[in-house]
Amino acid sequence: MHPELPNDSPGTRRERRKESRPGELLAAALDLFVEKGFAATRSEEVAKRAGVSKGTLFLYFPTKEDLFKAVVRENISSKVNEGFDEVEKYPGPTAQLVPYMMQEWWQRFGSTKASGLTKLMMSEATNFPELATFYHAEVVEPNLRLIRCVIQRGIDRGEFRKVDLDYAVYAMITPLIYLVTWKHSMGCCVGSHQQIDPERYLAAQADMLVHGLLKRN
Amino acid sequence: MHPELPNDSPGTRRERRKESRPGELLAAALDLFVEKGFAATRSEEVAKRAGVSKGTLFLYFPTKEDLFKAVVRENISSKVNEGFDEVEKYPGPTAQLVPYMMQEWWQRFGSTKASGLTKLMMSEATNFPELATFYHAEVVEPNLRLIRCVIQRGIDRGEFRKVDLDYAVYAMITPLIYLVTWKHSMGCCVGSHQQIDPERYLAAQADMLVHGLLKRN
DNA sequence: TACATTAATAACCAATCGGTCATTAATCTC
DNA sequence: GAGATTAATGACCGATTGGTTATTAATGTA
Repeated sequence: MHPELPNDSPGTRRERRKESRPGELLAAALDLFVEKGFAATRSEEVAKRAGVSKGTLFLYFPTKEDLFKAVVRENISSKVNEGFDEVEKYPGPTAQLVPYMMQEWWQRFGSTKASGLTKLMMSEATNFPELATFYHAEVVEPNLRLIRCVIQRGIDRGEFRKVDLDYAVYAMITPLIYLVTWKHSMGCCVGSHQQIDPERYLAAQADMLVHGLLKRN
Repeated sequence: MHPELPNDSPGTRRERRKESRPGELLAAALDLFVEKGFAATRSEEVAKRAGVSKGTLFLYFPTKEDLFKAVVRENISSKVNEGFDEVEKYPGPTAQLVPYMMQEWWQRFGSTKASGLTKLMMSEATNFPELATFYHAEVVEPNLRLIRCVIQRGIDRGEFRKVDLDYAVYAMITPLIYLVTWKHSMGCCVGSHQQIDPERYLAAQADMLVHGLLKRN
């Protein structure tokens, strides 16, 4: 592949690229974590996919758990703030904001590789409680606050009934979680005729949800 | 190290109980699979919990996958038929049958240990495609048929609108799956103030669902 | 060119785990 | 009670894996 080898077997060449390594390792780790889960991902394979040796991986991330946390920060933590901005500047009625956010969430997160991390965390939380705690603080909690904001907005503006906030939040989150969970588990191994169309599914769920929230006219 | 000491420490006694072993092993396996998942459960620990040696476990179940399949058959497969019977003999309106079935499902399955198998399968389907295929045929598919029956009943009796059957089925299943998934993952590691009350949650979801299905009057 | 610095490597370690098999002992038959 | 049958055992095997470290080589400096 790369030059310089006058004759030699595969790449005896050593590259020193301190700055780009972390990014490449994180990308490789995201791929494999999403594909196989946390426990089943072998650190050596992460290294290989990033084009380095296992030793190099542990040079940049002291443990596998640290690597995972970095992957989550890189791919999820950043995105929550986008959501808050969006809500703040949205002009229309909350009955439209709700489906809008659900669709937007799908396009920006649910449909991407990164959503595999959500399913991963649901899967392995009990076996890695330290990771679960981290993920809850870093991801779950902020997102719950965001959704709560949206519902609260509807109530404050007199559009929604004074429903139980907690259950409204769960009602909005449920189809989102279901979608990524299914997509990254059984969804992989069923025929195309059983596939869910995410946009249609979310539209239907959002519609039902809003109906349940709006004041009866 | 051992033998021969007539006075010996705990039970050097060997019990020969061919008939009761399988049941005890299945019970131990259910516990551990639910607690740790499929890959993370060590067969030796299953054996120990059942009070036998690892060798004995493999005497009754040739592989770990066979053990898992047996656990699923024992704890889930049987229950689907109950559902069909129930639907068949239910006299009332489908708008009541839907919430009834969801609550009933929770009490008979969701709230029991066995529901951990559902979450396990969502978690490990991609790493054990053979198990996923088995589970889909043995559990998912029959249950989808059951739900479909219920919705169809509502339509046939003129209570429900002629909605898209597939999406109605998903709408009914979504909160059930969400509940067990949450219960066996992040739900384990959050404070009691963040806990969901399953019955209330399901009642709210069922109410919303039925509203979406009923003919507008 | 000589030397220091440090990024990168690969051999290595200790622990784990699914599954096997020769051995042992409980029970049955005669 | 002797021998046959077979349930049960636990030492063992081979493969795997997270993490370590002594060694190597790329680069900067003078």
